[in-house]
Amino acid sequence: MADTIPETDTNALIKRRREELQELYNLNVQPYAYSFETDSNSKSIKSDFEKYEGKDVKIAGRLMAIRKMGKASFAQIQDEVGKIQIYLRKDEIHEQYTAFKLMDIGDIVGITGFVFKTRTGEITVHAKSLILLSKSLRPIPIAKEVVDENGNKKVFDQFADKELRYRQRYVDLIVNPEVKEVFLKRSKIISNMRRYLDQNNLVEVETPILQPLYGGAAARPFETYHNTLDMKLYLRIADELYLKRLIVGGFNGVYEISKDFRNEGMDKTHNPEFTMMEMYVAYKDYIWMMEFFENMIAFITKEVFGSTKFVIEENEIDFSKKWDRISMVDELKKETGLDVLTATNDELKNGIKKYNVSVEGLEGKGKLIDELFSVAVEPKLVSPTFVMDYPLELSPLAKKHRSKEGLVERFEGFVLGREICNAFSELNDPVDQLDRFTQQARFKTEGDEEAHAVDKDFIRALEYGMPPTAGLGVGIDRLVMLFTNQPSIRDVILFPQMRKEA
RNA sequence: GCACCCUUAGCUCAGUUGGCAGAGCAUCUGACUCUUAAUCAGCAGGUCGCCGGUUCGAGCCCGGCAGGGUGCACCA
Repeated sequence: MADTIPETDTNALIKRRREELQELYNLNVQPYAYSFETDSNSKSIKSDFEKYEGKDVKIAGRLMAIRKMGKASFAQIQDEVGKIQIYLRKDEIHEQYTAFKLMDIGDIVGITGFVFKTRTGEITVHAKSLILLSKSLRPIPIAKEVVDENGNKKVFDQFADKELRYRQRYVDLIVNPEVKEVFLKRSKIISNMRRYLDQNNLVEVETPILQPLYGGAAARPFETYHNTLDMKLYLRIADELYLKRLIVGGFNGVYEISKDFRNEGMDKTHNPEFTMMEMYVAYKDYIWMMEFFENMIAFITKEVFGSTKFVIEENEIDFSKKWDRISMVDELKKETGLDVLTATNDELKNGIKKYNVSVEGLEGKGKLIDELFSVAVEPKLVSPTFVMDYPLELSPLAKKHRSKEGLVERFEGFVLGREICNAFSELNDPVDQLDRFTQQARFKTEGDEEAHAVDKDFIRALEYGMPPTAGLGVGIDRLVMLFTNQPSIRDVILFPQMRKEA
């Protein structure tokens, strides 16, 4: 135990708390307890007050407000599920009251006491004992709130500095309860997705994050190095090529939920590491996958939110309905008058320019079509919509369309103009796949840094024979943003990437 | 990567034409045994992000740097 406490910080508030810590030691109070058994929490006491009234409870939490009135005090503690008021009297808890006077907002305490209602009607725990479980040496930002007669909460001086909130998420979580709500929702979305996939007999697997060759998407990778193997390794940009190897190996359905890494720009929809769900199912095609995805989203929304209906940015969205299905090429013709399959690159560029968007740096017909689509059509896809059948050169891992020349069997799901999934009938023809890789390799030598490399082992796997397969990828962070109505990916990632602190 | 905006007490924010650095909450001292943005009385709290320049004098004007935010570009 510390006899004297070394000073490490000059902040007056912290200095004061260190002095209090010393005073607590002097009073023989152990300021960092080993355990404390609770038997209830703030939420259940409030929701089942009739059951709890007059009964003893053991609760623990962080002191969030202290109102001292001489020889009696009210305080508020926050546990994992909410806040509750406690009432303390010096003539009942004696020397513990002396110790209490050395406690601060932010300290973690354990209380034993009985439940009652104050004169003004607030459910409160009348403490018979209050012990310190952890002394807080650093002051938390104090936000005060008042609830008006309509039950609306008004918060004063809310901890608002975005930088501090992201860097010190632990503080953000303590003082901004709605932040914790978002991450609880995120957790439920993922666990229910997993449950749905498991129920449909898909096997959860884990594939390498460290890869000698990256692939499965168009993106620039992070590079790292293995000392013993003396080789460069890449952090994966997608799970796709390994998961399809497992379909070759005889799994009928596999999925993986984990991080991918892309060494690219950051903004409100991009974090360098992000969570993907990818799944592959043998003997199915993209038509089957559309229905599977619809059902999965309906299941998740119902389980997590209790409803398939959402109001997001004033738009009503119902995930119980079948999604609209539109053809990319038909929709572009309807919207721009261009038949993109026969149009020249200049015609496509002119089409894009009509939307006041620069065509600088756009090379290749596929990228031009993609850009035209994203400016002309995507913003209009408010209600859930599958966009079907993409140009072949954009999709080197998707199977050629069974009837439409120049297209592949691929769909992307859009809600509120945002892409939330990407799927195709997987290319299982090794000869065609090698051709596509070879074409990508040519793009790469022509300067497209994001083009695929030739993955010879993947070709070898396909040569052994892969059944017809449907594949799907879902960006989990963006899905959570949509369902929780958060404007930035940083608000759905607990510890978003930041520059090093100054 | 480019453009614009922001950075003042632990937190939330004012700060006039360039002239002694301000408030509320939190902290501290005192009073108070049903308070709840507790109240009342008092005290204290600052490298104005950092470095340089202009000026008799800079939180304020100029330049650079750092961190953050927003938009664009790139992407999922």
